[in-house]
Amino acid sequence: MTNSTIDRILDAAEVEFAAHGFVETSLRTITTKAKVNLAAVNYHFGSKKGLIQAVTDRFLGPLTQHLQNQLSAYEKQSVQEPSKQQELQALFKILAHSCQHVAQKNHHSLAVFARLINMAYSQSQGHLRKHLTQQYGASFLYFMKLLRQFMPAMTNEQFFWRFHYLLGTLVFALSSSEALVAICEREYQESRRIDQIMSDLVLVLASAAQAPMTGDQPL
Amino acid sequence: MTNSTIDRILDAAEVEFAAHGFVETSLRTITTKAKVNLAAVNYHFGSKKGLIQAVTDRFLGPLTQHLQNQLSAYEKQSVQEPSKQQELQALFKILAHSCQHVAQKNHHSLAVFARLINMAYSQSQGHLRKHLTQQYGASFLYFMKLLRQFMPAMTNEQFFWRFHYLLGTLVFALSSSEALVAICEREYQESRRIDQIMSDLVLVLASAAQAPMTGDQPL
DNA sequence: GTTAGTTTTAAACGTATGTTTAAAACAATA
DNA sequence: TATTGTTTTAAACATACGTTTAAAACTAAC
Repeated sequence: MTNSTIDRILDAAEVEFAAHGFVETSLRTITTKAKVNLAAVNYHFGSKKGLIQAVTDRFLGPLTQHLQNQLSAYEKQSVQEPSKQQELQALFKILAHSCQHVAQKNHHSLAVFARLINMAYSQSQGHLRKHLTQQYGASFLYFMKLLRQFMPAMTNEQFFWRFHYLLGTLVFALSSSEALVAICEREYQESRRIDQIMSDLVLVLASAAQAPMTGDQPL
Repeated sequence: MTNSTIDRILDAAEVEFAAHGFVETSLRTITTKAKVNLAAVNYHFGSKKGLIQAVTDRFLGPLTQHLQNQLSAYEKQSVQEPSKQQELQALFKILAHSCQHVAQKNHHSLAVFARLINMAYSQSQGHLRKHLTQQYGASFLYFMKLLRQFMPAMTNEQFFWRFHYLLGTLVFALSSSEALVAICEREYQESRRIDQIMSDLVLVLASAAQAPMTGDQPL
């Protein structure tokens, strides 16, 4: 049966979570928009936490799988002397592609995903981050490993920080993309599509990754 | 009288907001940690929203003032043919310095500030963003104006997006700095101070700002 | 010392939330 | 059709929250 109770809940939750965040969204608004009884969430997902997890799993599962496939295909392919800039761009392009590919059917899921990562990190005592790294850490470690190759001059610690700066750029851009698109349209009477944002981001990330290193001396 | 009720509330709120976010932090935990009666928040700040605003104003006021001073001093100083990289680094260094200067006495306020910006943007229906831009927008527009000079090849729209990518890098790094520092210490047995993070960020931002532009063709 | 204004306190209020319950409706099977 | 298991429903539950209230404690001026 298409559009079952479970799917309707997931769809509605995705939209509301993306628009108002997890804590600010009540189960009652979700179940109302999904035209489903309030108790359905607890019946099918156990709890609100379970629903949040289900929403993100529905997105992260396919994403990591697609990412892993693309990365291994990239690794297998033979390239003759490409520039570091090209390599980095290719890697980030794969990441962006994977995000877009999975978000194709449901546009909100990308924002939800980004918001989740955002929350997982900016909340210092987050079990969320643990769950994410436990469940999907392998794919991102794979990505980090490939990325690491093109940033060999750094120590592990330096790379760790640099990587998270890049992650932050991506996450913030995606999780606030809705707001930014709205502002931009109002300000410049020009709309920008998500794939334009993505292709722009790829260049920014590649350049940021190649930024010089400080001698770690204080400012 | 030092450490008055108001100050104790602000201090406690700052710590709790930084650690657990605004919605997740209750007035009861704040007033308990501040060793103050529950009703004190509503008496002195009117409401929880008023408290949040007070916490951020205490930080943003001095920050924007310091930023504005430094920027106008920078603008007045004569420089002979500096590189674009140097100019950009100088600008971002001023921004980082201003943040640090204000956060010197209270280390949590920087995280609170970053988290606030983060929330203001990633929450698409945020009155928060409106309040921030109304109150402190001038200083940041000043910063944007100076930054714009060194990114002349872009259209206004392109600059808008590029600017917000950079903002995202900074905001994410700061708002998740506590979590990242903790992870890094556990992982690499090496601690990193906030000024190291800042000086590293300056280089990343300067490089990201100079990233090439796409022809706006889709991915 | 009395008074007027301010601050603090303990208690209660109203509301919104996530969750549970138990009966009802439904679906599938024999 | 009778029976079993699953899903849906309406109602209630328990709790946590921001806020309000009214009395008490405190402070300062006269």
